[in-house]
Amino acid sequence: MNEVRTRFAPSPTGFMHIGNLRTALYAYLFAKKNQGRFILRIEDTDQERLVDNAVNVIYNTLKLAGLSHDEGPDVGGDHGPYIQSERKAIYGEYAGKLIDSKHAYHCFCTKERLETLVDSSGNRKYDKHCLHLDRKEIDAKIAAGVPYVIRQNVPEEGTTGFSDLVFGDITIDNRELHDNVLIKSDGFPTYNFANVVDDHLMEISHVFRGMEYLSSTPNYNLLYESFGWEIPQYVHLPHIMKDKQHKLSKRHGDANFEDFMEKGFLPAAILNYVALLGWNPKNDVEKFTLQELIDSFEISGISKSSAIFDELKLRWLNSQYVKELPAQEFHLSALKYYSGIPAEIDTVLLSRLLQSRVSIVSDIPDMTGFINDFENYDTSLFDHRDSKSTKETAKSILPVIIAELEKADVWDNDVLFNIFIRISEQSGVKKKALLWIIRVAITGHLSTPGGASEMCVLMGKDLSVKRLKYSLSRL
RNA sequence: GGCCGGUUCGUCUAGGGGUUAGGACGCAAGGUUUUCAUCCUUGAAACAGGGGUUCGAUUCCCCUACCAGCUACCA
Repeated sequence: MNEVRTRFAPSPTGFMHIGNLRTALYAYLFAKKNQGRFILRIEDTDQERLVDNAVNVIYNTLKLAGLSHDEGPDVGGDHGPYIQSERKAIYGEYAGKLIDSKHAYHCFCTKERLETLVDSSGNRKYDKHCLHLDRKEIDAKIAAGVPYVIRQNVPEEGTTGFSDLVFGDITIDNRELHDNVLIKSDGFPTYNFANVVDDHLMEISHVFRGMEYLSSTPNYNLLYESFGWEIPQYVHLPHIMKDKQHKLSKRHGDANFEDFMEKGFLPAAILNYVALLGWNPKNDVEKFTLQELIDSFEISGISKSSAIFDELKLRWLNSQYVKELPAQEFHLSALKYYSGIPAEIDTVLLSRLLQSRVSIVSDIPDMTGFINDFENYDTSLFDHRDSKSTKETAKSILPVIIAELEKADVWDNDVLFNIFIRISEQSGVKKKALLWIIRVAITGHLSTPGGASEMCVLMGKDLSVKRLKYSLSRL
């Protein structure tokens, strides 16, 4: 069996779409699983859609995701160049071969003529009008500078079948096939041509791509046959959807990798989640490192139906990764959300409290709001049924708490907690109610990244006492 | 419109001629916990519809519906 070679072939048209990332991931996993090579090829044949810097976005994303390619424009390889715009002459040469063997032909039809070919239902199929031009006419038109394209000459009868590793065998009537443009009038190849030539020349064994190419695959097979080339294995992938009707689209700004990174999701979590959209490992495991994904990846686990992207589940998965982060690493990534926090707050302690409580780091501002936003809280927070706390209890017990805390000379969690327990026992105020009151009186928030004593330690003695007094004054 | 593909809890999915149709997220309830979160337990929640084939169909076949894709000098 030949070496497994897969490729990721994005167009540099902007950000890295999540669907594209998954395609890259599957191609990478399959290559690595089979000791093969993963190749990056840039498909920039549409000169009108090029976006500055988009190639760098692709490099960066692959790097962040940990999908390192063995060959590509930046790392080289034996099958270059890996940027299609640098391969223009190659496509011209191969198109020439197809013309010689009558599998392709020059077409000089104008846009206006093409318009006349539209049928009643709005479809247009080229009528092979230029197929029968003779050599002299063609040469004359070319010499005269008449713009032309090169079209594939598909058979008018029979059927063309292909086999897909996900979707199985599919056969299409050749009458459904169009004489696709292979070389555009600007001399650049279309995707339809370039992908066939490049996949062959780069010795790609397995072609991973979105299922939108399913319908044009017969055309590609015909091309391979015209050249006498071996046809690669196809692995068409179902789409990732935003909802039942809509594919994940770049327009919403929430569908690309960079945005998720920006929101604070971990690349490993994004990759892990995306791997599970449309593929399953045939067991109940949901958390995978990249290496574990490589080890368990099987094409037979890829599903045929599209999947809706669920950010909530991604959040859950991300929280699993956050919990496992080394404390320093979490602290480092949390740091950028601490800008408004006063210097006297121990942010290392804060990070420790937050780590087990956030799903993504960008949750931090919400969870630390109590640090700067305290005074205007609603005092009805003291009324809490589950902990049996009431405003009245708060009013009567707060002075005791304040007095005890002012006396405290050691300010750590255990000491404070024991003081609270003692107050509870002596006053008859239930532990749960007491702790609720203290926590609310110090933070003014319903939800905080820790319990009463932890919040006291975090805020420090002076601030804690000051806040308790302030809270008492409002009751 | 034509062609191609798809359809299991709200979502991601397992399964497959006879199952209490399994798991995960989310949701609900209870428990542990120093609030919240974590963690644990429990619960509600699905085979698109109709015809066949069969002793038996969610599973196989056909039709319909619905969804998506293609039908470009975009990829």
